[in-house]
Order: sequence, then structure tokens, then C-alpha cells
Amino acid sequence: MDDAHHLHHLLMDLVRTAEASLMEHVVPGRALSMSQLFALHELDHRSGMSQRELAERLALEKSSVSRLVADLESEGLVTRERDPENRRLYRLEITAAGRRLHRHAAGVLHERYEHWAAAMTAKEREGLAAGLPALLRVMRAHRAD
Amino acid sequence: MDDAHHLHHLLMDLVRTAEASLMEHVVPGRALSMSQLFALHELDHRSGMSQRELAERLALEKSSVSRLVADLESEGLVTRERDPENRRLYRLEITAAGRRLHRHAAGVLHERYEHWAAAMTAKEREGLAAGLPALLRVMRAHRAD
DNA sequence: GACGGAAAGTTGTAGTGTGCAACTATCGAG
DNA sequence: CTCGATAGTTGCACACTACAACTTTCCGTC
Repeated sequence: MDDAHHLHHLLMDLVRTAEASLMEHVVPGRALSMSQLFALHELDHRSGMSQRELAERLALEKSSVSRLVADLESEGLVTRERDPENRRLYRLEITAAGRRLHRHAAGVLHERYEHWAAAMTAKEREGLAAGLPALLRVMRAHRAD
Repeated sequence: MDDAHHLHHLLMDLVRTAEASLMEHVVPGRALSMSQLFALHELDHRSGMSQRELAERLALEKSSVSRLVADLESEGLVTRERDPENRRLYRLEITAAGRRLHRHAAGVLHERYEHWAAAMTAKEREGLAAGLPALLRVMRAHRAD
């Protein structure tokens, strides 16, 4: 079986498996979508973003982000305040609760990865460490064409 | 950066990138969802499946599959006939048109993979070939717990 | 053979996540 | 001051999905 054919099966499998495997039981009790988790991740990483900027990073339409952030705000995970210098835009900040939630989710995922990594051989881990970034790199390059 | 942390970033990236990169412009003119494509793939591979069995393979609820297959049938991509031995269940068959569509989609994806594979080094390709199946294996094992 | 439970599939309904188009409010250049 | 651009909101529609209630068919038991 040639590389391309092999990759076909692997990726199809992965796409069907990965999201469910990743997002299952990340936060007990609270329903947290992947986009929400990504948004928290971005905001925990970088403060004062506008919704437009967040939309860019998440590759979502600004209206989707508007609702996404409204939900996060209503759950007390982020705040949004108009920028006094330019009142068209919001300055988004993650709250302490949001940060706690993000850290908790990241911790759960971290454990999950450790569990996975422990179940692989060193050779397999090294293979992933070399191959996955490469795959992402070429996917991005291809889309950018 | 430890393996688990590394894996975190890679997977998050991949999940957000892969589906779009995979499914973009697979079939010109026709909107084909990933579940539809997977269903065609299963049916091209194995004939006479019931909807229950297809549902299992796609990890979807039977009602979702009922509608999914109804759509494929109305587009002439599959047929369903009651099994004369057991008229509760359907025997699903991919049509010639369905097979053509699947083969075309597979061809487009194959080209895409070749393009990607060509943009990687041999070492990266080998890494993926060793690492991705391992990742899927441990994800599945973990979910099966 | 009738009865009751199990199995396959269908349909009604609801929820989630998304994009597009039209809208408001604000800004800044001329 | 006016006009075009920018940030965000809202109404609407759509795709995909699960769950629950339903029908039809089957089969074992009495």
C-alpha cells in the first residue's frame, strides 16, 4: 500500500475518532464545546483581544463569535468591555473562573495525552513528534495555495 | 516540552484543520458531507449491509442513518431493498453512480495525500506511518475502558 | 396458532453550531 | 459634515445529530 493510500485511511479514521476522544468528559457537569474551549485557550494566552481578532484565530464568522462570546460571558468565563479608545470594539478578558475552567480542561486533556503516550512505544511517539507537525505544515501550505 | 504537552497542541491543531483540509472541494457541484462519504466508502467496500450495521460502523444513531441513507437513495447513490428472508431489514447496495462518486472522491483525496506526502521528508512520512496508527490504537483502547 | 418481547427502521421534535445578509454604532479622512 | 469603512448584533436558514415514540416484522413459548 503506498503512502497516500495509507494516509487516506489513517486520516479518515482520525477525523472520526479524534474530536470525540478529545472532548469526552473534559469538564464535569458543564457542556463545553470545542470552539468554546479554543476561545478560552486563546484568551487565557492573550488578553484584550477583540472579537474580530478572536474570530480570525478560531476561523469562525464574526456572528458566530459574537454568540460564542456572549455565552461565555453569561457563564462568567469572560468579560467584554468596550475599548475607551475605540468604542466599536470589545476588549475580551478571561475571568478567574474562565481561567480555572481552562486550566482544568487542559489538565484533563494532559492526563489523557499522558495516558495515550504511555501506551505507545518510544518509536511511535518519536514518529508522531516528527510526523504530525509535518502533516499540519503541508496541510496549511496546501490550503494557502 | 514533554510529550503530552506537545501532543496536546498537535491534536488541537489537527482537529481544527483536518476536516476542512480533507473535505474541501472533494466533489465539484455536489455537496457531500463526511458522513455521506464514509457511508459510500463502507458500502463500496462491503455489499448488502443493513442500516443497523452501517450505523454501527459510522458510530451514528439509527435514525440519523435512516435519513442519511434516504438522502443517498434519493440522489441515486445507493439502493435499499428489504431482505426477503427478514423483511425488517434493508440490504443496502451502492449504485454505479454511487461507486463512481466514491471513486472520484477517493481519487481527489488520493491526489491530495500524494501532494502532502511529497511535501514531507521520508523521515516525516515514516514517522506518521508508525505514529498515527499507534495514536488511533491507544485512543480506541482508552475509549473502550 | 396467539401472545409478547425483541429487532429494524421511521418520524416528530429539539438542540447545537454555523454562515450569510441586513442592521446599528462608531470612527476617521476629506 | 458627510461618507465609507470597521466592529459587533440579530434574524433567518440550514446541516447534522440524538432521543423518544411509533410501526412492522420476526421468533420463541405456551
